[in-house]
Amino acid sequence: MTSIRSIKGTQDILPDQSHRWQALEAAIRNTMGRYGYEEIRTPAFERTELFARGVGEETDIVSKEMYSWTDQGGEDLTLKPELTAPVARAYIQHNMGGQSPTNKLYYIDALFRRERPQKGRYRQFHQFGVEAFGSEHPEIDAEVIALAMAVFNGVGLSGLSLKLNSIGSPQCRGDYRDALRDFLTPHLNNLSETSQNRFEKNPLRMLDTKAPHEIEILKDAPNISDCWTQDDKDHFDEVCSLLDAMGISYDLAPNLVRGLDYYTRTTFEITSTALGAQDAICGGGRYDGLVETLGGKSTPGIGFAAGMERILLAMGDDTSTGHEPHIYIVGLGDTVRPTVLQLAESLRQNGLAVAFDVLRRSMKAQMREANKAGAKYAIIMGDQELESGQAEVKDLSTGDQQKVALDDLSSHMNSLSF
RNA sequence: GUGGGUGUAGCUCAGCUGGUUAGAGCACCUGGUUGUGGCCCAGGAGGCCGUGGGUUCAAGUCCCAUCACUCACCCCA
Repeated sequence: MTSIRSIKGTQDILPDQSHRWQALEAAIRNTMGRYGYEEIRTPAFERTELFARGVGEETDIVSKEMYSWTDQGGEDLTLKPELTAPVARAYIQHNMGGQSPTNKLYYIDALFRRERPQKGRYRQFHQFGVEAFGSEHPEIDAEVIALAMAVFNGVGLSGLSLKLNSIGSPQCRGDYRDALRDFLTPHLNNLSETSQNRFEKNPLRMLDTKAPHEIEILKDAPNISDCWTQDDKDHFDEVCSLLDAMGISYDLAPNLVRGLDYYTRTTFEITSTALGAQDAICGGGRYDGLVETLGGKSTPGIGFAAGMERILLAMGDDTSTGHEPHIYIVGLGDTVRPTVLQLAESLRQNGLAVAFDVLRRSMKAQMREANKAGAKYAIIMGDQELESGQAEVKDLSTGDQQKVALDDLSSHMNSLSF
């Protein structure tokens, strides 16, 4: 009988790692609270159509990476591969815009994409992110970017770089698409098959190419900023100056076009030098057309998503072991067992972390365990202690040991410092 | 979907040009202390050498296939 393994690209988060996740999640929630963002949770799966419409049929996500199936009732469903579309769907469905002119939402969630796994890329992975609806003004762009940086700085990430661009309004994108096509038409025969494909369907994404000879060709390509409307330019300039005012440094990245269809104007990406080929820990931008595309009232919005696995990778290993018991109760013999349990329970109810042996092992083994677990104190309970009414309390860091009356034990332990 | 790398103990890895009982360190367990941890010492447990086939007197070692893991491409968090 062969044992069953986890699915490729998924991973178990064992206790030696889960405390790191908890710390990251706590830092995220803390920062979100200070910036005034509230959590939203959406279902693990949605109608496939939501992503087809919201993300775009021609995107890699929709065209080849979704886990989709038809359920027993004949509905086409998909495990969510990204969260902006589901959050926008919930925003529309619950008329959140009607109850408040702006909504600042965040999430921490698991996503699913069927790609070949590699360092920093998994088939089930986790993102935190925000979606801010209702304002088209640059100050929300700047706040969202500042928020992302605040989380990363808060968990001690360094070696980050923020890349910033604007892909303009839809009108600008149309103009630029034409300009880019005109420029590239003479070079068409020198382009790769995928680039030729994109030439037809989504010319902006050709800027993403990593093929050296294509990068060479694109060096002289028109810049999207050439097609900005005056409003686009004003908007982008103000985002930049607000970031300047907050002391957040960034690099202009004229070729940064996000892959998903819904983006407009501001786009940004944060990369870390601590990662491998998949070095983006955060990507986001403005999506002023998305809500309307999904059937809601025209509503501006901006958000980002950040990869938690990548953040944890970039943070590197820390050596803290998580939760260590304050006290380890060493029980000797059968008769003290009720006393050990009763004592542990009462100390725990007083807020202390208490552990005891459940394998009926020798005293030596129990002491070793107390040490290994990182307990600050050991309480030794045997027949002698039961009879005399005094337990031995040992400070495991100094080795000092003293007798404490059982009646006073609880208050005594509470008075110690941990 | 495509390419590279790697599969030997729970973990990190040795195992030379095929040669007889497959090793180390760490971790784990027991003892050295009739009821006292860390350090030290002694001992122990733990391997169909990823799987299947082939070559050979002989395969962890060579060949083929297959699977898994991993890194990278495409693309993204």
